Amino acid sequence: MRPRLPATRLNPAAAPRRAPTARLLSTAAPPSDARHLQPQQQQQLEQLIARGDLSRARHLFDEIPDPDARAYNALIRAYSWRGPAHAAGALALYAAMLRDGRSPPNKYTFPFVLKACSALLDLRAGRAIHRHAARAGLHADLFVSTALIDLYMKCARFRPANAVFRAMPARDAVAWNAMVAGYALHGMYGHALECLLRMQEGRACLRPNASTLVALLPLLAQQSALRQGKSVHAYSVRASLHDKDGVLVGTALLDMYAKCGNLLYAQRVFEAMAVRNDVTWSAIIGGFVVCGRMLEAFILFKDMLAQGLGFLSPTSVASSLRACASLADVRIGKQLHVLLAKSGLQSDLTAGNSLLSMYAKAGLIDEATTLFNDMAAKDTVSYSALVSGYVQNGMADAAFLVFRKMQVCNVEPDVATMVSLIPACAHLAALQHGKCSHGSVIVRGMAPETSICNALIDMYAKCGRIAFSRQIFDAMPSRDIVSWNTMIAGYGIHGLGKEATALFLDMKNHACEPDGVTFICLISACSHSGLVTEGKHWFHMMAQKYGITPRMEHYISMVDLLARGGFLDEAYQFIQSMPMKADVRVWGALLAACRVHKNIDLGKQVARVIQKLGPEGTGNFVLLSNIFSAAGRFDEAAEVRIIQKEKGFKKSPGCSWIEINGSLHAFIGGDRSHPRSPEIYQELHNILVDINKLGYQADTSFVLQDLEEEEKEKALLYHSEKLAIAFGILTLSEDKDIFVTKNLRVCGDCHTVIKYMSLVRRRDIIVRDANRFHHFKNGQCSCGDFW
DNA sequence: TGACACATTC
Repeated sequence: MRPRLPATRLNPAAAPRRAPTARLLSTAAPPSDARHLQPQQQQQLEQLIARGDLSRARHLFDEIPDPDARAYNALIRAYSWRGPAHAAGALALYAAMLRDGRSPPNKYTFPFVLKACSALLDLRAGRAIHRHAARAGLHADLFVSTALIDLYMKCARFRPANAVFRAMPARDAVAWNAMVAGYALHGMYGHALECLLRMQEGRACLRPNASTLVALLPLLAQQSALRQGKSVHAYSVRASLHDKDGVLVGTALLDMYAKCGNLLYAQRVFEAMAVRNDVTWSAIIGGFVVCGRMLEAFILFKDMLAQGLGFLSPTSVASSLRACASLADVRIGKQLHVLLAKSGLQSDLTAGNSLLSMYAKAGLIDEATTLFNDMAAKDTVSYSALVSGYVQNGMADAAFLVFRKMQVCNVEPDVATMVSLIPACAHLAALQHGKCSHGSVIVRGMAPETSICNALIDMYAKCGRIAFSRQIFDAMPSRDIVSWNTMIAGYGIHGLGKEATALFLDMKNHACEPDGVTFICLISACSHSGLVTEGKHWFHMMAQKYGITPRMEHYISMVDLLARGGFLDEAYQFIQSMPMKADVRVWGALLAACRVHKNIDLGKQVARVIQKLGPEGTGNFVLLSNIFSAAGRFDEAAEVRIIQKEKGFKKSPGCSWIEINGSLHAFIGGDRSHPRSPEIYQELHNILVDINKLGYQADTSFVLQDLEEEEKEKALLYHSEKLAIAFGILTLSEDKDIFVTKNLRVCGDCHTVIKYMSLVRRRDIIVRDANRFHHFKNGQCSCGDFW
């Protein structure tokens, strides 16, 4: 019950001189049907709303003992204009209005509550309100119908939207615009254009106005339809169409130009605008970021700040943070963090997410985690940013934990989440996790998405199921260049060079032009299959026939191809003939081959070059030290390891893992932490006895340290891949393949022993090392001993 | 009474 009515309303005679107007009105109308507020209360309410002081307006409203429809409408309207954050308030007020029952919603109520439903994408509430409006006989009202169309279109319910549109007795430009904008929102180019033409024809005969263009331009931007965009621009000039001060049309135009890659025009429109607001600034800064011109984006951002903080918005900061992430400039990123904190924008979800993503991409994963934990509200983007951060920083298991947490917290993953998560399965070669992710992708209807399929192709290839990869590739509704490249690379790591080549040749049947990456994948596929002649052929064709200038990555692949194939001198010559200075990675490829082919002399020579260049990363230090060890020069090997330590490069310890019934078991060399270690070591010992009988001898040149021969043999025997395989032999039934993943390249002695293991234990053993797959069967390996 | 431009995760 509401508080008692003031005495003046019920008893006019009691206070005749104090509020004559109010008394007159309240006595003139019976309180049950046509009730009115005291005019000053209504006026005060509207003033507070106009000032944007919603909380005081609400307070005042709650004080009103007997609010009428006008008061309800004013507040509902104010809430519905404040976006999703306040839309729920509008719906709650509408519900109160219905409960109250004394002032039923009228034709001024419905458009605003429907707008609130649109903001929340609340289709259920929207349908209910549609029924209420129909009961009140107002569903064909111009404003109500337009709001209904807007709601149904935003929720992608095209049929009901069309039904409402057709049932309208008369339509104005706003109604037509709702249709155009709805189709534009969902990227339905054809439908939007058809609507646009129909509104100008025949009986309707309405000219597009500024709002039509503002709805249409983002669609053209999304389609990169520069030509149509230009003609819209021309039309707006010819028809001198612009909104009040030209901000909306101007902003939409410059955004369209930027997204179509025409920054010059975007800048011209920006310069010519008489009035700019925060959205305008965001659009121009974002435009430079989208076109990859990060430094200029920063300059614009500074220009904006130079005019005060008035234009600063979460959106412009978000774009700038993306620029920081892409330039890997944490210093500026941290400055932006401070700016956000100072200006009170840090609580904004978009800004917070950008900040989180910037830290994650920069590898500052602890900062990202802290920020994530401190965020008051988290959405799908927040979780996805963290998942992707963990995966990019090699913390695949942590990424799965975040994904689990996401599900516990009822946050729905989207395409971006899954595209980040699936590579984590690939990284761990966790087939069960991968299949699970594949399942959830199907359930959520994301399976036809190109980016999802690309991730799945890569995942199945890296988990050893190249046939699954191909199935997904063949079933894709549409493929992009990444799909082709991923599939070719998948064949490559499986040593299926012929299949890779066949797929490459098939590209032109599907009107798909190879790019630089295609050739990297193709040449390295040839390299893994020992197809040296073919690889050389494609390298030459790349420049001659396809006009692609080789990059450093192509030279790396070529050196790898030649050297791995045993043509070490030719590889050396090839490096000498390069038009650019070979970097460490090129020499590293040659060094790795020197080790495989045991060419100590050339190895030493290459090692000197690498030392001069400064061996970046861990790989070359390890190789260098291995070369010296293999030559018996342990002092020098030790020296390299000391330098490596001094420079702060940690050699990641060799680690192998195997997935049994969906759980991962990881081993490092000499590891005894596994609960079944005694059995594992016993099994390894038994295997050693068996294979010694077949003539196996440990190749101790693969041991790094200067140990006694017998010690070396032990060090070799307990390499992580051998432990993982022995565990697999013990736990998996005989019909199952043993699938082991190693973070580094498999060592030569292990390679020999695993061949023997496949023979004496009659098991198919698949090892995925850092470079490729090895399928061991009947004492043979699919890599043909070149890896 | 009504529409409408910018942005974060891949």
